[in-house]
Amino acid sequence: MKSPPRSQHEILAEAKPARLRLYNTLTRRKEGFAPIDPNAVRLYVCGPTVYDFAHVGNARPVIVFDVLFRLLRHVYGANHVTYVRNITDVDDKINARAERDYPGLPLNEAIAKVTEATERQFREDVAALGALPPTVEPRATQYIDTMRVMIERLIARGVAYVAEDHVLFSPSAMDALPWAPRYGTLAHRSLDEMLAGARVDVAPYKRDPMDFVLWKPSKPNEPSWPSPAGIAAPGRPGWHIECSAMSMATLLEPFGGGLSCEDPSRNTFDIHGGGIDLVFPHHENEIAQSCCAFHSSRMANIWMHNGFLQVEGEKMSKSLGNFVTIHELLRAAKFGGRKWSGEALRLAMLRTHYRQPIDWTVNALEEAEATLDRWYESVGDVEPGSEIAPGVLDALADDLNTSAALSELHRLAHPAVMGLMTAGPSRMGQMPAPELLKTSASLLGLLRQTRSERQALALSDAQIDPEEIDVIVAERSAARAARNWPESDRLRDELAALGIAIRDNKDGTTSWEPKR
RNA sequence: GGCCUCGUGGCGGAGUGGCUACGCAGAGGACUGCAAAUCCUUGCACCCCGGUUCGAUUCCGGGCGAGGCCUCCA
Repeated sequence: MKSPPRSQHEILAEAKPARLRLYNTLTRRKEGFAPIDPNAVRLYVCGPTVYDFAHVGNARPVIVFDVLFRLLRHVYGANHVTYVRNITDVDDKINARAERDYPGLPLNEAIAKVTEATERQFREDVAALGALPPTVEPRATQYIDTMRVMIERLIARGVAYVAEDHVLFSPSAMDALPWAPRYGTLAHRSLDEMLAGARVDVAPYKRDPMDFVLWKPSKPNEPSWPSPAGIAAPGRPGWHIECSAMSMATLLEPFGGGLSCEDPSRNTFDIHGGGIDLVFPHHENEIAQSCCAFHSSRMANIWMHNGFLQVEGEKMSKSLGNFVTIHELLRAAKFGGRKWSGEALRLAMLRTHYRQPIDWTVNALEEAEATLDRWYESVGDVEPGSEIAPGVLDALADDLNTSAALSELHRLAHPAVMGLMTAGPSRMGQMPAPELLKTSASLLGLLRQTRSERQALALSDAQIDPEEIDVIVAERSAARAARNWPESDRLRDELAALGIAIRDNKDGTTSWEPKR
């Protein structure tokens, strides 16, 4: 009955070679994606700074790049993709948080409490969103030595300097390094333009307003590490250097590049991602640091940025009181009077193309849960197979067009298609429709449970006792058999009040399930 | 002030130089004791003004409007 298993490469080749096209912020165009080494595709995404609960805005890159990770694994093989998402655990916001929450504790202990708790919560949240764990999750504090060596090299190369125990990177000095890209390449701005637009007070120790901090001194109680050569006082790294160091250590060194390698061709990885707000200055500065330190003209070939998120039409901020954390969404009935599944949040996010701005609304979650109900009903408890519907693959291969991919899933889930295809293979695919839907959806990280699991979860969330429901349903069936309509309707209302929807046909009640 | 993105039907949201997105909601029908669920059918669009074109929602220019970045931020 089942077609023999085929390799992902075979499937892809048959389904017209869906060459992966990705929008590159560097060139502002969609480009065909060609990995440097198809056996080692390398992706880096800026992860959280662990000082507070992750909010729905943080969920967007997690979900978007998880879909990319799944797609890359599908195309190049699960063992041929390295996805790095860092955890920034040294940052002034963390220090402030630690002082506020644990006033009695020594700062270092307080910081450890904050970062450990936040990181644990983050892992729980992203797991609930159905995100695969990244291949590597480096923590910044594990790479301080690397950062220091990098900084010393940047000083030696003349693009960084020491001033008042700080080390500053000097973008204008990059011109002296023939291989280095022009500063502003990613943001598409010239230094002059940036200067003209700058409206910040410039720290007195900066030679130039555009210079940014690589290293700064720590007060006695603040976290500190030995400083780069030339600075006696201990200090801590600036923000931008962390990602340069971690991406180098995880995506260049293990593949033959890195600090000790002067071969420029080995010091580029494939894709770097993050939120669009990171384009400048964070990613621009990463490029400057990495290219100058590792003798490369390109830190990453493709730069991908997800659009921003608003909440019910407004910018999310604590002052507006519309701050939505993933944690609350999944566990508290704070939004729309109920708990939501991480899967619904994922689906609601994927309705919109990742580069578009997105408006997060409760209504979108309601629609997403309803859609998931219908899809789960279609797939039942089937196991996923190996075949992805060509339309879904094509859509995702075109710069992660998740909207179009979801449209294909709707098509697959259509009863007519379901009916046709359960009879056997059809032109829409080799596998029966439920399996095809399930497997295709899994590329988007959707429909990972079985229908039974989803229902059991809904019952336990709503604290419903199935046996109690069965009794009422039986009573109602008896009333209907006796043509006692008032009693029958009363019992139906009673069930509705318990959060149960029933399904009838002319022969009686066929099923019941928790209302969503 | 500088840089950038966006403007599609009641709502959400893809896409395209000439033909259906898709989903939700709405309307009509089937089914039902009545409903719900489900199925069938169906109405509704491309911000404004110019230009290019046989033809533009799609390309170009201008306008208006919304949003983002330049400062911590996904």
